Parts: sequence; structure tokens; C-alpha cells
Amino acid sequence: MYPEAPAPTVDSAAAIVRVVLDVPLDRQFDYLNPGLPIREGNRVVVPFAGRQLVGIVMALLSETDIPIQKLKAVLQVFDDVPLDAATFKLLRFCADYYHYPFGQTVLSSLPLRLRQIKPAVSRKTWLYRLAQPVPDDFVGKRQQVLARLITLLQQHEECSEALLGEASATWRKAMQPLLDSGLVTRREVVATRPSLAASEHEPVLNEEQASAVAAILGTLRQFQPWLLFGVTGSGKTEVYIRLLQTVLSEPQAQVLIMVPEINLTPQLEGRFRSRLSQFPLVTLHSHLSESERLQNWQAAQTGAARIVIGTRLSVFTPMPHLKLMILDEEHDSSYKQQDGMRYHARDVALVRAKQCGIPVVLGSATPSLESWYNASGQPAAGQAGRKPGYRLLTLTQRAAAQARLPRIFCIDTTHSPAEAGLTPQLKQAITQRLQRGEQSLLFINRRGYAPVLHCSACQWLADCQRCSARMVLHLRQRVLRCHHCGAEQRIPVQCPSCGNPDLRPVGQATQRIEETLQQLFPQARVARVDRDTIQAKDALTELLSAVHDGKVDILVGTQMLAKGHDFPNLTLVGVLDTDSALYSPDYRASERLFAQLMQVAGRAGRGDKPGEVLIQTAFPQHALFAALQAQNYAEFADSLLQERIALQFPPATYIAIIKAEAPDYALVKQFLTELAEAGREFIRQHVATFTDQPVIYDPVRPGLARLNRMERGYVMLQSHQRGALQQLLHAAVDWAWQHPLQAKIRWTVDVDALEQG
DNA sequence: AGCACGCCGACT
DNA sequence: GTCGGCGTGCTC
Ligand SMILES: [Zn+2]
Ligand SMILES: [Zn+2]
Repeated sequence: MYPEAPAPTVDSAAAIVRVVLDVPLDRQFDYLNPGLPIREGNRVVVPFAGRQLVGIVMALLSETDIPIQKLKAVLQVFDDVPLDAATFKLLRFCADYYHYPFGQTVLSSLPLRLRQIKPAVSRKTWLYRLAQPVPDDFVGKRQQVLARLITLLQQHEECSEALLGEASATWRKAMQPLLDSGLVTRREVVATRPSLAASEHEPVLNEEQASAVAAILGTLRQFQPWLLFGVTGSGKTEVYIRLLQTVLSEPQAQVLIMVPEINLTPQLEGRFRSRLSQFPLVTLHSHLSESERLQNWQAAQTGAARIVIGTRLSVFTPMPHLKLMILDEEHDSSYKQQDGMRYHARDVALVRAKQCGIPVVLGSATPSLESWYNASGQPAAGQAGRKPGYRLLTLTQRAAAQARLPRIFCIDTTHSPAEAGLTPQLKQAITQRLQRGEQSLLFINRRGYAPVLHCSACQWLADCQRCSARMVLHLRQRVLRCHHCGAEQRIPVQCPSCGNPDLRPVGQATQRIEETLQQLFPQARVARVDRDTIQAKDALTELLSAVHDGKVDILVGTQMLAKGHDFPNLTLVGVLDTDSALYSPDYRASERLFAQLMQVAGRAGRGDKPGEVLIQTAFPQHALFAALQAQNYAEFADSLLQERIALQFPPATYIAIIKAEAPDYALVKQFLTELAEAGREFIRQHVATFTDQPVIYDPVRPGLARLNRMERGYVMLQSHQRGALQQLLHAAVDWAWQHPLQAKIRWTVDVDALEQG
């Protein structure tokens, strides 16, 4: 046996290559090695069912159960860095835990370029410098790009590619003769973009921050989950930076920082770059081009990048010297993948930390109840599956002096009804801000003009043809649009059912609020921010800077505005509609609402101008608001947790959902009914092996019963023990793969589902 | 998922 | 006669 991976030689004893592919089949495929230098973890091209696919080599074998005449030969092997065993171990765990085909798990963790057949040559990044003076006759009269390049090179000692790009988009072509003649030399740079000047500003840590840093640093080189519970403005980022400074002082050490996509702003990246300027840093997020993504991913994989800041998917990025993981805003539901393998990056990060034997820091001002439960030492009422060992760190002091929480008031809409979505108090508060030259921000979590178009004569409502949902009225584009499937239709001039021409928009959404504000405050500059207005690339950035420059008086938008930017002159935040979340059938809605309102409150007021938050609600006495006003998330979370324990909802129990959809619900129902029955039968037959007996609920239809012409259904599986739930899921999923309807319908498993449907 | 192979309606 | 519709079944 080989102690390490075998040398890349032609070995007839290991002529079988076992490969995983990006196909929805939970199997591996064997091929013959025609004598290529193949190693485990390599990327190969293989023939498969009449086409060519990229696969990853799992093993080199000397024999296989597949008849030799059925085996095809590997066509090609790429010479890029093979995937390492630690990464495979993590991917294997996730494929098992989330019941997703291993091949698809592996391939979907790779940058797109590595899933495609063309060689993934990541272009290297260089810095260019003038080696010797350029002779006068070198530049021809019409070679303007070349002339501009030389000017830039003369002005700067070293030129980045971004800088040279200012000369022309095709500067590389003009550069070639300079390189060929030796007039210009270049050196490769790894992962450092225009390096920011190191910031000497090193804030003094307060006592809580300092002891948090010390506590975490005390657990390096061992698995330890930390929950860093820090109120808004308590300086969590500063804690992260100090941790990195120490951890990265060890040669080669790498750190992975995860943030929700919307939080990965240039400002955040810049802060880490300037405070840790000596360490190569790369980011991984959806706005990168594919070649940037590949380059950054490879920089992490080779160890060249010491700091990786990424979103959900970056939890799988190979990092050979990973010493610490940080997951900021750990409560954010965008960490849960909602299609394909439905993993939760927070939970995967915990598994990875355990496998690597390193600490993981989960940061939040409003921790998820899962983490709260794990960290706060709640009474373990019948909880055998509870993870021990979480440690809680609390930051209660506002580190930044200017980070003052605004005053929060509820406006009782039962006493002062909203007119066109706005209560008199809120209108008055806006008027005041306009008079003082200050800015206001209004939240309404629905885009479009009105959520419903209604016929008052016959009660007709505009429905989507493809979904069981209402069409949303978009007046600006003069269409009805389904927010679930994207279908559009023209606004009918009369009721399609009774011919009544008087169709009325019902309810409020961003466009309509914007219109109302323009009518109420004709002199005010109103701007709207939602998915519809920020389609263009830099639209959001432009708008935010307009707000910053005081060119906007009132900003209307969806939750999209709740994060990130601070506007010093913004002193009023209005929340127009919270009641749908307060009494939602989704038991997680109030937890999410609290987090959102907390974040929203952070937008109001800075420095000498105190902020004010006005929340319109018919339920001002709700405990959520009292906790919000007192900024007491801990107490609120404790009470929610008691409810969950009493009702046996997560995190007091474990659930998984198996969903199915097809154009015909009869097939879905048959599949799910038989699945539930087979699962119950499995439990009966293996009852002695279950330390907790799972429950399988009958198939039901989700709130959105039809989506894009697909009829949907699901069954829920529940157990007080993770292990028991997994045991059942393995049996159920094995059963499902065997079912004749398996390929006719679409079915998915969602372990630890956040919502149903 | 793709992509073959396969067996019935209207077209050069 | 054959071009092509998409139903069924397999992929090392
Ligand atoms: Zn009508
Ligand atoms: Zn629809």
C-alpha cells in the first residue's frame, strides 16, 4: 500500500479509475486508464452516455465489479492541483448528511471553470515595471495605446493590471513588444489587488472585546465553537481582525471568513485589506467573473491566499492550512442553500472545524435559536442530541462612541389607521425631517405597486396561470407579474370575469408608497430601492452615494436596504408593515423579524443626531417590541426557545422534509404516500435499533401548492435525535431511488429545512 | 439530467 | 417513402 498518493506512473495493477460525475445518480463510475498520469483528486474527461463530462478521480483500483467490456477509457487528465483528502472528507459528510448525490456535491463545490472541459488556465496577475528607458523610435506615430502605456509606466514605479487597463482595454497586446524587447519586466503577484495603504489606526479594544479575543485565542489548534453575541456597534469586526492578526502570525496559516452575500461589500473587504495588508486576501462571491473566481479559489487551494472572505459556497473552498473560521451574521438565512444540495453553511462550518480541529466563531447581534440553544446552556428537556461544548461570548458595550441605538416607538394602527399605508404620526415625523433637512427611510417588504388587483363587483383577483399565487401589480411597467415564477401579463382594462372596468389595486408595495410620498411631499426627493430599481450593475452603489451626498430626502425600499450603509444624516426609519410576520404560520418569522428590525434600527441616527424608529403595528403590546425597545434579545430568544421546546419545534427537535413535484399531483401524492408508508414500515421493522422513534407525517401541500406549472407536495420527518432521523432518511432515500416514479417526478431532501414547501 | 433508441403522423 | 414528435430507459 502507498502511504501517500501513488506516483503518477502507468501502473497496470491500478488501471481502473473510479470517477464521480455531475449527474443525478448516486453512483460512481469506473473507467480504464489508457496510461495517463492520473492521481486521486485529479480532474479528468470521460465519455458518458454519448457525451463527454468532467469527472473527479476518487480512487485508482486494480479491479472492478463492472464487466471489463463495458468500461470506457479516460480521455484526458488535467494537470491542475488535485483535490485533497480533507476536502473530500467534508464533501462526503455533506453528501451523506444532506442526502445529495456525491458526484454532484463534489462538482458543485468547484468553480464553474473547473467543471468545464476546456483547460482552466487561470491567467496570472502581474505587476509591470520599466526596466530601461524606451528609445524614442520605439513608438510609432499611430501606436497611441503603446504611448499611453509607456507614460503610465514612467509615472509609476510599478503598474498594476487595473492601472494599465486605463490605457486601453487591449493594453495586453501593446505590452507584448515591450516585454519581448526586455524594456519592461514583470513579476507575478498573488492575490493582492491594488494594495491599500496599511492603516495605522488601531482602535483600543474595550474590556469585553479584549477578553473575547483572549478566550478564542486560547482555543487555537482545537475544535471549539464560539458564539460571539454582540449588540449592534459592539465591534465584532474589530474582534475578528485581532484574531486574524494573531492567527496569521503563524507561517502559512489561513483563515476563512464567511459573510452573507449582501454584507460582502467593498467597505468590508477594504477594512480587512487595510488592517491586514501584509497578508494576501481573496474574496469569493457571486459578482466575480469566472476567471477571477477560479484564480481566487486556486489561491486558497494552494495556500497562497492567507485570508479568504466568502459567501455560503466558500465553506467548501480547499484551504490546506486553515486555522480559524469565522461566520459573521450567523443567524442569516442566506447561509442555507435553497436548491441543489440544501446545506447550511453554518452547520458545514462546524463540521469542517471539527474535522480540522480548529475553532469556529459564529458572530451575531441576534443569534439563531439553534446557536442560542447550543450556547446558552438551556435546560436540555429530553435533548439527547444536543451538541455540547459551545461557548458564549457577549459584547454588550458599544465600542464606537457614535454607535447609539435610536429610540424605537410603535404606532398603534388600530388607534391611528394608516392611510395609503402611512399613519398620521409617520407622515408628521417625515415632515419634521424634511423641515430639518434630514433624511428618512421607509421599509416595506413588498416590491411592485400593489400585491393584489381586485374586482369589487365580482371579487375576481388576478392569479398567476402557472402558480397558486396572486399576480403583483407593477404600474411602472404596466404589467401584472408573478413574483414566484416571473410570469407577466398585461393589466386587463376590465374584469376578465364580469367585464367591470373598475379594477382596484389593493394593498401597499414600494412603488405605491413612493407615489403616495411624491403626492404628499411634492418638494421632496423620493428614491426607491428594491430588486426592480437596482437591476443595473452599479445602480445600488450610485443610489447609495446619492443618499450619502444628500441628494435624496426620502428613501423607500425593501429589506435589501436594512444592511450595510450608514447615512449620517438619516434620522428617521419607518417600518410600514410588520404584522404579517408577527402572526405568521412560519414559526421562525418572529425570530427573523426581530433580527430585521434590529438591523433596520441600526440605520437611524449617528453621532450628534439621535435617530428614531417608528413601527406601524396593530399589536404594539407584542413582547417582541418590548424586547426590541429594551434591546434585550437574550430575554426574547429565551422565551422563543421555551416556546419551541414546549411545542417540540426545532431546535428542540430535528426535522427533514422530502419534497416532490410534477405536472400531475396524483404522481406526487402516490410517491409521497408510498414513501411515508415505506418509512413507517422501516421504523416498525427496525424499532429496536432506534434510540428515538421518528415520526413521519402524511403528505401535505405547501402554501405555494403550484409553482411554475408543477404541483408540489412534501412529507415531514421528525425525531429528537439527529442520528435516528439520519437512519430513517437513509432508508427513505434508498427507497426513493428505487421507486419507478423516481425519474418521472422531481424530488429533493431538505435536512434541517428552514421553511416548508 | 442528457442523450440515445424507438415507433407512429404529415411532409419534400 | 423519411423527417421528427417526445415516451422509455440507461449511463462505467
Ligand atoms: Zn369582476
Ligand atoms: Zn407564477
